[in-house]
Amino acid sequence: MGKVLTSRKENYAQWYQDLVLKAGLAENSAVRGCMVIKPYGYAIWEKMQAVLDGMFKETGHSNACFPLLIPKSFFSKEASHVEGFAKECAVVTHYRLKNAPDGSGIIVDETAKLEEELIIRPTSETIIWNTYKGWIQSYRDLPILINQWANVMRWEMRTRLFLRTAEFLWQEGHTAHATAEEAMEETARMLNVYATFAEKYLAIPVYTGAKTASERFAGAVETYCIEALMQDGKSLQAGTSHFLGQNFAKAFDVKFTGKDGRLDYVWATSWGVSTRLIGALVMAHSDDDGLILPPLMAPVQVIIVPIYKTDEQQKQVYDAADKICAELKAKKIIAQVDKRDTQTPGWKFAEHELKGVPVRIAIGPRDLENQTVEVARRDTKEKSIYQLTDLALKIEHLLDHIQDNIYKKALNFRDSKTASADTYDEFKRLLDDEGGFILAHWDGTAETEAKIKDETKATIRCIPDNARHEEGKCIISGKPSHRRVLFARAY
RNA sequence: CGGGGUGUAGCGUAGUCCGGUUAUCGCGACAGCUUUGGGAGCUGUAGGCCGCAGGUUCGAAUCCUGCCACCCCGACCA
Repeated sequence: MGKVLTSRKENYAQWYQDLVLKAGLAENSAVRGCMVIKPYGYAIWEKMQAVLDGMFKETGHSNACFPLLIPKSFFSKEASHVEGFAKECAVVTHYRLKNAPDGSGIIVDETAKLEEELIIRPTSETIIWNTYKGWIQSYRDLPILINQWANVMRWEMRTRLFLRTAEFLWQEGHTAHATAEEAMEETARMLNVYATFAEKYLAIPVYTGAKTASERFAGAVETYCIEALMQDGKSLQAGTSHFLGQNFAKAFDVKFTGKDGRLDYVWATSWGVSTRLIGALVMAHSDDDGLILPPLMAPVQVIIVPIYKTDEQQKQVYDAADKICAELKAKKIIAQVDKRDTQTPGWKFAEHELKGVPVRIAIGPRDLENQTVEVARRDTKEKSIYQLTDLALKIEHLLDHIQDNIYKKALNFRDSKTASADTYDEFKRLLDDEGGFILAHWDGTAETEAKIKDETKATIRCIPDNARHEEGKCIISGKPSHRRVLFARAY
């Protein structure tokens, strides 16, 4: 079998790069830092969107769409927000092109300069809160629970397909509430939606928790996150949910009259996940032969490969394959018969493995005689012979089992790569020898956090939600600490 | 944005140091025949602004300058 991927062991970053390209998920475009998401990659994104959108609706949210362009003045109203994003904003300054007088091509028409420059949204808090101002007068107008599916742009210096691109697709929820408690509940609720989505659908176990001040979203009072472990032992922030307090309400002067007749600023949240989740999905599960997709995220769940020699056999095998396909579809299983007569079965096997199709059914003349099919699962590479009786039902169960198995494998890996360190030496040893997550005591200061980051490249991924109260001493300063925080090297 | 690396056919590459007819090889593509239960075999064919733009030279993939893109390491970040 021809090897098309660099092995993970040889070069993990190269393996990831190869896989994204070879599996047809995405490729680089003519524009620096911007990728083309190809049909197969976009199909995965659509599956993510469909599930998440359902969960957002289920929790009372509606979709809307706000402008791509944001007046520069809006952006600067929230001080820490502008500070956080200013360095990576693309700016629109003109609105017309013209032919160069010397015929050298097309140039910007300097006479068409915008009075106020516009920035391409890196996130939409400002334009949305400017809008909400007009929508909110009374507590009766609250809460506002809105999500938008959009593209955003952050002018990143260093990009990687899906993990960090200058333009990316995401959803951003923006909610407005009458009380801090309600907004905090919303923040927690949506973090929980993300955690559930990651574990149930992406089959990726996540740690949830609060970010430290230095890792907080620009403009947030508190940022919560889900952190997932990749196979190389590095952590990936897979989703964030922010309690914005009254920061944006104050910046955009959004007040409401309460039941008691008092005027107060509105409380806010925002939360988002992006196409980065596709990168997480790839790096969490896949192997040296290609993608391993959990069935719930697979654009094709079952691929049926017919095998035949003669025309007569082809007809019989196709008939049988079509029948199986129809039975699977009747159970809402996404199945396809690969009828390309330009490729050999072996070629198709390798191709579908590369693309991570969870289950392959091979059917040939031998199977027709025996009333069987060969069933191969992508996650374990196991092959077995199944009787045709109740095949669709058995495949349905198999898909459930695969989904479960992929999650358990990732969970075992994550747990085996989560360790505790009580001294800085042990911390550094674990980080270099094992990678993964390290739970350690921290004195709560930004200085200690920065020192550890400078010396080891590890950052505090979060202060875990479920952290037990535990007396200890900071591994750096020796000062008292009441609970362990989660460290890792991260993407 | 700093340091390092790479750019030759759809993909992977030889050639670059030391300039010299027609740019190497493999995969892939296309055609035909034989094949089809793990990326099939044989024969033949097509496919190149050697990243882009200048320059040096009788002559540039090769030397020089500038630019662009990608990869790795840093700083920054979902």
